[in-house]
Amino acid sequence: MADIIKRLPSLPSERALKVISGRWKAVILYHLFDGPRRLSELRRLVPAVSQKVLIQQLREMEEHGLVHREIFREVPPRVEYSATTLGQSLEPVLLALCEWGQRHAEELGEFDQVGDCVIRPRQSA
Amino acid sequence: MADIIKRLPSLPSERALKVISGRWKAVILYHLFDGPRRLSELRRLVPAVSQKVLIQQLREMEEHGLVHREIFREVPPRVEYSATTLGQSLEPVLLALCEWGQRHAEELGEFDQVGDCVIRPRQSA
DNA sequence: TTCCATACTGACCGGATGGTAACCATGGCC
DNA sequence: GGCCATGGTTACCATCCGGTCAGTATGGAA
Repeated sequence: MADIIKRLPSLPSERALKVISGRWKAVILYHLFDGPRRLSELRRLVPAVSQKVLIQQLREMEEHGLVHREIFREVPPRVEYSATTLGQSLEPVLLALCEWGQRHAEELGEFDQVGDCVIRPRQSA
Repeated sequence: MADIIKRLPSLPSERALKVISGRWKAVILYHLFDGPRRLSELRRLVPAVSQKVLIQQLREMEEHGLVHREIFREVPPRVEYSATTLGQSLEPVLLALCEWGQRHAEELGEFDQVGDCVIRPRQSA
Protein backbone atom coordinates (compact mmCIF):
# COMPACT_ATOMS: atom_id res chain seq x y z
CA MET A 1 0.00 0.00 0.00
CA ALA A 2 2.97 2.29 0.35
CA ASP A 3 5.91 1.29 -1.75
CA ILE A 4 6.21 4.79 -3.08
CA ILE A 5 7.34 7.29 -0.49
CA LYS A 6 4.86 10.04 -0.94
CA ARG A 7 6.76 12.94 -2.41
CA LEU A 8 7.63 15.41 0.31
CA PRO A 9 7.79 19.17 -0.25
CA SER A 10 11.12 20.41 -1.53
CA LEU A 11 11.19 23.42 0.74
CA PRO A 12 13.03 21.99 3.75
CA SER A 13 10.93 23.67 6.42
CA GLU A 14 7.76 22.45 4.75
CA ARG A 15 9.25 19.03 4.40
CA ALA A 16 10.01 18.95 8.11
CA LEU A 17 6.54 20.17 8.98
CA LYS A 18 4.90 17.57 6.80
CA VAL A 19 6.92 14.80 8.37
CA ILE A 20 6.27 15.92 11.94
CA SER A 21 2.69 17.04 11.84
CA GLY A 22 0.41 14.18 12.48
CA ARG A 23 -2.16 14.26 15.19
CA TRP A 24 -0.13 12.03 17.52
CA LYS A 25 3.39 12.01 16.20
CA ALA A 26 4.94 14.39 18.70
CA VAL A 27 3.51 12.52 21.66
CA ILE A 28 4.55 9.18 20.28
CA LEU A 29 8.04 10.45 19.61
CA TYR A 30 8.37 11.76 23.14
CA HIS A 31 7.68 8.27 24.38
CA LEU A 32 10.05 6.68 21.90
CA PHE A 33 12.81 9.06 22.97
CA ASP A 34 12.60 7.24 26.28
CA GLY A 35 13.46 3.98 24.63
CA PRO A 36 11.83 1.25 22.52
CA ARG A 37 8.16 0.66 23.13
CA ARG A 38 5.79 -2.11 22.23
CA LEU A 39 2.51 -1.26 20.59
CA SER A 40 0.60 -2.29 23.68
CA GLU A 41 2.80 0.00 25.79
CA LEU A 42 2.14 2.94 23.53
CA ARG A 43 -1.56 2.23 23.72
CA ARG A 44 -1.30 2.46 27.47
CA LEU A 45 0.84 5.58 27.34
CA VAL A 46 -1.43 7.36 24.87
CA PRO A 47 -4.88 6.03 25.63
CA ALA A 48 -6.64 8.73 23.62
CA VAL A 49 -5.47 7.33 20.31
CA SER A 50 -7.07 4.30 18.74
CA GLN A 51 -5.01 1.33 17.69
CA LYS A 52 -5.59 1.92 14.02
CA VAL A 53 -4.49 5.51 14.11
CA LEU A 54 -1.56 4.71 16.37
CA ILE A 55 -0.26 2.16 13.89
CA GLN A 56 -0.98 4.58 11.08
CA GLN A 57 1.18 7.27 12.64
CA LEU A 58 3.93 4.82 13.49
CA ARG A 59 4.00 3.47 9.95
CA GLU A 60 4.18 6.92 8.46
CA MET A 61 7.08 7.76 10.73
CA GLU A 62 8.72 4.47 9.79
CA GLU A 63 8.30 5.33 6.13
CA HIS A 64 9.91 8.69 6.79
CA GLY A 65 12.82 7.13 8.61
CA LEU A 66 12.00 8.41 12.08
CA VAL A 67 11.00 5.13 13.61
CA HIS A 68 12.31 1.60 13.46
CA ARG A 69 9.99 -1.36 13.73
CA GLU A 70 11.35 -4.66 14.93
CA ILE A 71 9.36 -7.86 15.06
CA PHE A 72 10.27 -10.57 17.55
CA ARG A 73 8.78 -13.86 16.46
CA GLU A 74 7.57 -15.00 19.84
CA VAL A 75 4.27 -16.16 21.15
CA PRO A 76 2.39 -14.00 21.51
CA PRO A 77 4.24 -11.88 18.98
CA ARG A 78 6.20 -8.86 20.13
CA VAL A 79 6.84 -5.74 18.10
CA GLU A 80 9.07 -2.94 19.22
CA TYR A 81 9.05 0.56 17.92
CA SER A 82 12.08 2.76 18.49
CA ALA A 83 13.34 6.13 17.34
CA THR A 84 16.05 5.98 14.69
CA THR A 85 19.01 8.34 14.82
CA LEU A 86 17.13 10.60 12.47
CA GLY A 87 14.16 10.39 14.79
CA GLN A 88 16.31 11.22 17.79
CA SER A 89 17.62 14.24 15.94
CA LEU A 90 14.12 15.64 16.13
CA GLU A 91 14.37 16.07 19.88
CA PRO A 92 15.91 19.56 19.80
CA VAL A 93 13.50 20.58 17.06
CA LEU A 94 10.52 19.46 19.08
CA LEU A 95 12.02 21.26 22.04
CA ALA A 96 12.23 24.46 20.03
CA LEU A 97 8.63 24.02 18.95
CA CYS A 98 7.57 23.34 22.50
CA GLU A 99 9.29 26.41 23.86
CA TRP A 100 7.79 28.55 21.16
CA GLY A 101 4.40 27.00 21.84
CA GLN A 102 4.72 28.06 25.46
CA ARG A 103 5.69 31.56 24.49
CA HIS A 104 2.73 31.66 22.15
CA ALA A 105 0.40 30.56 24.90
CA GLU A 106 1.84 33.15 27.24
CA GLU A 107 1.46 36.00 24.82
CA LEU A 108 -2.10 35.03 24.12
CA GLY A 109 -2.88 34.82 27.80
CA GLU A 110 -3.42 31.12 27.87
CA PHE A 111 -0.35 30.33 29.86
CA ASP A 112 -2.24 28.23 32.37
CA GLN A 113 -3.59 25.92 29.74
CA VAL A 114 -0.38 24.45 28.43
CA GLY A 115 2.05 21.89 29.78
CA ASP A 116 5.79 22.18 30.03
CA CYS A 117 8.59 21.06 27.76
CA VAL A 118 10.19 18.60 30.09
CA ILE A 119 11.69 15.73 28.25
CA ARG A 120 11.95 12.58 30.29
CA PRO A 121 15.47 11.44 31.14
CA ARG A 122 16.76 8.89 28.67
CA GLN A 123 16.53 5.24 29.72
CA SER A 124 20.29 4.97 29.75
CA ALA A 125 20.68 8.00 31.99
CA MET B 1 -16.92 34.14 11.37
CA ALA B 2 -14.09 33.78 13.82
CA ASP B 3 -14.62 35.63 17.07
CA ILE B 4 -13.74 32.51 18.95
CA ILE B 5 -10.11 31.57 18.62
CA LYS B 6 -10.30 27.93 17.77
CA ARG B 7 -9.02 26.12 20.78
CA LEU B 8 -5.41 25.18 20.24
CA PRO B 9 -3.86 22.00 21.62
CA SER B 10 -2.58 22.29 25.16
CA LEU B 11 0.59 20.37 24.48
CA PRO B 12 2.94 23.21 23.54
CA SER B 13 4.70 21.42 20.69
CA GLU B 14 1.38 20.46 19.17
CA ARG B 15 0.14 23.97 19.63
CA ALA B 16 3.15 25.30 17.78
CA LEU B 17 2.73 22.78 15.01
CA LYS B 18 -0.92 23.60 14.60
CA VAL B 19 -0.19 27.30 14.37
CA ILE B 20 2.65 26.92 11.89
CA SER B 21 1.44 24.17 9.63
CA GLY B 22 -0.63 25.58 6.86
CA ARG B 23 0.14 24.90 3.26
CA TRP B 24 1.68 28.36 2.69
CA LYS B 25 2.40 29.79 6.10
CA ALA B 26 6.13 29.20 6.18
CA VAL B 27 6.65 30.76 2.78
CA ILE B 28 4.46 33.73 3.61
CA LEU B 29 6.29 34.24 6.88
CA TYR B 30 9.65 34.18 5.15
CA HIS B 31 8.46 37.06 3.00
CA LEU B 32 7.00 38.94 5.93
CA PHE B 33 10.28 38.60 7.82
CA ASP B 34 11.66 40.84 5.07
CA GLY B 35 9.23 43.58 5.99
CA PRO B 36 5.57 44.49 5.51
CA ARG B 37 3.94 43.29 2.32
CA ARG B 38 0.74 44.17 0.54
CA LEU B 39 -1.57 41.42 -0.57
CA SER B 40 -0.77 42.10 -4.20
CA GLU B 41 2.93 41.83 -3.42
CA LEU B 42 2.50 38.51 -1.74
CA ARG B 43 0.51 37.31 -4.71
CA ARG B 44 3.47 38.17 -6.89
CA LEU B 45 5.96 36.63 -4.50
CA VAL B 46 4.02 33.41 -4.11
CA PRO B 47 2.24 32.97 -7.41
CA ALA B 48 1.31 29.36 -6.74
CA VAL B 49 -1.22 30.26 -4.09
CA SER B 50 -4.63 31.59 -4.97
CA GLN B 51 -5.90 34.85 -3.54
CA LYS B 52 -8.54 33.20 -1.44
CA VAL B 53 -6.16 30.77 0.17
CA LEU B 54 -3.53 33.43 0.64
CA ILE B 55 -5.97 35.57 2.58
CA GLN B 56 -7.13 32.51 4.46
CA GLN B 57 -3.61 31.74 5.65
CA LEU B 58 -2.94 35.37 6.52
CA ARG B 59 -6.13 35.63 8.52
CA GLU B 60 -5.38 32.49 10.45
CA MET B 61 -1.95 33.80 11.28
CA GLU B 62 -3.49 37.10 12.29
CA GLU B 63 -5.89 35.28 14.56
CA HIS B 64 -2.96 33.46 16.10
CA GLY B 65 -1.03 36.66 16.65
CA LEU B 66 1.72 36.03 14.12
CA VAL B 67 0.69 38.64 11.62
CA HIS B 68 -0.53 42.21 11.83
CA ARG B 69 -2.98 43.56 9.28
CA GLU B 70 -3.13 47.26 8.67
CA ILE B 71 -5.64 48.96 6.40
CA PHE B 72 -4.80 52.27 4.77
CA ARG B 73 -7.99 53.98 3.61
CA GLU B 74 -6.76 55.12 0.27
CA VAL B 75 -8.00 54.72 -3.22
CA PRO B 76 -7.52 52.06 -4.32
CA PRO B 77 -7.35 50.57 -0.81
CA ARG B 78 -4.04 49.43 0.58
CA VAL B 79 -3.58 46.68 3.13
CA GLU B 80 -0.27 45.77 4.64
CA TYR B 81 0.58 42.53 6.34
CA SER B 82 3.53 42.35 8.66
CA ALA B 83 5.01 39.90 11.13
CA THR B 84 4.33 40.70 14.77
CA THR B 85 7.03 40.24 17.39
CA LEU B 86 5.55 36.86 18.10
CA GLY B 87 5.69 36.14 14.41
CA GLN B 88 9.32 37.24 14.21
CA SER B 89 10.11 34.94 17.09
CA LEU B 90 9.28 32.08 14.78
CA GLU B 91 12.30 32.72 12.64
CA PRO B 92 14.73 30.57 14.65
CA VAL B 93 12.11 27.87 14.93
CA LEU B 94 11.58 27.80 11.19
CA LEU B 95 15.33 27.76 10.79
CA ALA B 96 15.57 24.71 13.04
CA LEU B 97 12.83 23.05 11.03
CA CYS B 98 14.56 23.95 7.80
CA GLU B 99 17.88 22.56 8.90
CA TRP B 100 16.28 19.38 10.08
CA GLY B 101 14.38 19.15 6.82
CA GLN B 102 17.68 19.29 4.98
CA ARG B 103 19.19 16.63 7.15
CA HIS B 104 16.12 14.50 6.55
CA ALA B 105 16.45 14.93 2.80
CA GLU B 106 20.13 14.05 2.97
CA GLU B 107 19.62 10.90 4.96
CA LEU B 108 16.91 9.79 2.60
CA GLY B 109 19.11 10.46 -0.39
CA GLU B 110 17.06 13.30 -1.73
CA PHE B 111 19.58 15.97 -0.98
CA ASP B 112 19.46 17.39 -4.48
CA GLN B 113 15.73 17.98 -4.33
CA VAL B 114 15.59 20.48 -1.51
CA GLY B 115 16.46 24.14 -1.26
CA ASP B 116 18.57 25.82 1.35
CA CYS B 117 17.71 27.61 4.57
CA VAL B 118 18.93 31.05 3.59
CA ILE B 119 16.87 33.75 5.16
CA ARG B 120 16.89 36.98 3.25
CA PRO B 121 18.63 39.91 4.98
CA ARG B 122 16.21 42.08 6.89
CA GLN B 123 15.03 45.29 5.18
CA SER B 124 16.69 47.35 7.85
CA ALA B 125 20.01 45.61 7.36
C1' DT C 1 -21.02 54.91 -18.39
C1' DT C 2 -17.91 51.72 -18.62
C1' DC C 3 -13.38 50.14 -17.01
C1' DC C 4 -9.70 49.30 -13.84
C1' DA C 5 -7.24 48.30 -9.59
C1' DT C 6 -7.34 46.62 -4.96
C1' DA C 7 -8.91 43.62 -1.54
C1' DC C 8 -12.11 40.53 -0.33
C1' DT C 9 -16.14 36.92 -0.09
C1' DG C 10 -18.91 32.92 -1.27
C1' DA C 11 -20.43 28.35 -3.53
C1' DC C 12 -18.69 24.28 -4.40
C1' DC C 13 -15.58 20.23 -4.53
C1' DG C 14 -12.17 16.49 -3.89
C1' DG C 15 -8.64 14.39 -1.29
C1' DA C 16 -6.31 13.77 2.99
C1' DT C 17 -6.84 12.91 7.81
C1' DG C 18 -8.44 11.03 11.71
C1' DG C 19 -12.05 8.57 14.14
C1' DT C 20 -15.21 4.20 15.35
C1' DA C 21 -16.19 -0.46 15.28
C1' DA C 22 -15.65 -4.79 13.82
C1' DC C 23 -12.95 -8.63 12.14
C1' DC C 24 -8.44 -11.67 11.35
C1' DA C 25 -4.19 -14.68 12.44
C1' DT C 26 -1.12 -17.06 15.46
C1' DG C 27 -0.39 -20.23 18.88
C1' DG C 28 -0.31 -21.44 23.90
C1' DC C 29 -3.43 -22.98 27.57
C1' DC C 30 -7.29 -25.08 30.02
C1' DG D 1 -12.85 -26.94 21.08
C1' DG D 2 -13.22 -22.43 23.12
C1' DC D 3 -10.53 -18.59 25.07
C1' DC D 4 -6.82 -15.45 25.73
C1' DA D 5 -3.23 -12.21 24.30
C1' DT D 6 -0.78 -9.55 20.75
C1' DG D 7 -0.65 -6.92 16.68
C1' DG D 8 -2.64 -6.18 13.16
C1' DT D 9 -6.42 -5.04 8.97
C1' DT D 10 -10.83 -3.56 6.93
C1' DA D 11 -15.09 -0.91 5.99
C1' DC D 12 -17.09 3.10 6.73
C1' DC D 13 -17.72 7.95 7.89
C1' DA D 14 -17.19 13.02 9.33
C1' DT D 15 -14.41 16.79 9.16
C1' DC D 16 -10.89 19.71 7.56
C1' DC D 17 -8.06 21.79 4.24
C1' DG D 18 -6.82 23.62 0.23
C1' DG D 19 -8.23 24.26 -4.46
C1' DT D 20 -11.07 26.51 -8.56
C1' DC D 21 -14.04 29.96 -10.15
C1' DA D 22 -17.03 33.49 -9.98
C1' DG D 23 -18.92 37.49 -7.59
C1' DT D 24 -18.74 42.00 -4.55
C1' DA D 25 -17.44 46.86 -3.13
C1' DT D 26 -15.17 51.30 -3.73
C1' DG D 27 -14.03 55.18 -6.24
C1' DG D 28 -10.93 57.43 -9.68
C1' DA D 29 -9.74 57.48 -14.68
C1' DA D 30 -11.04 57.39 -19.64
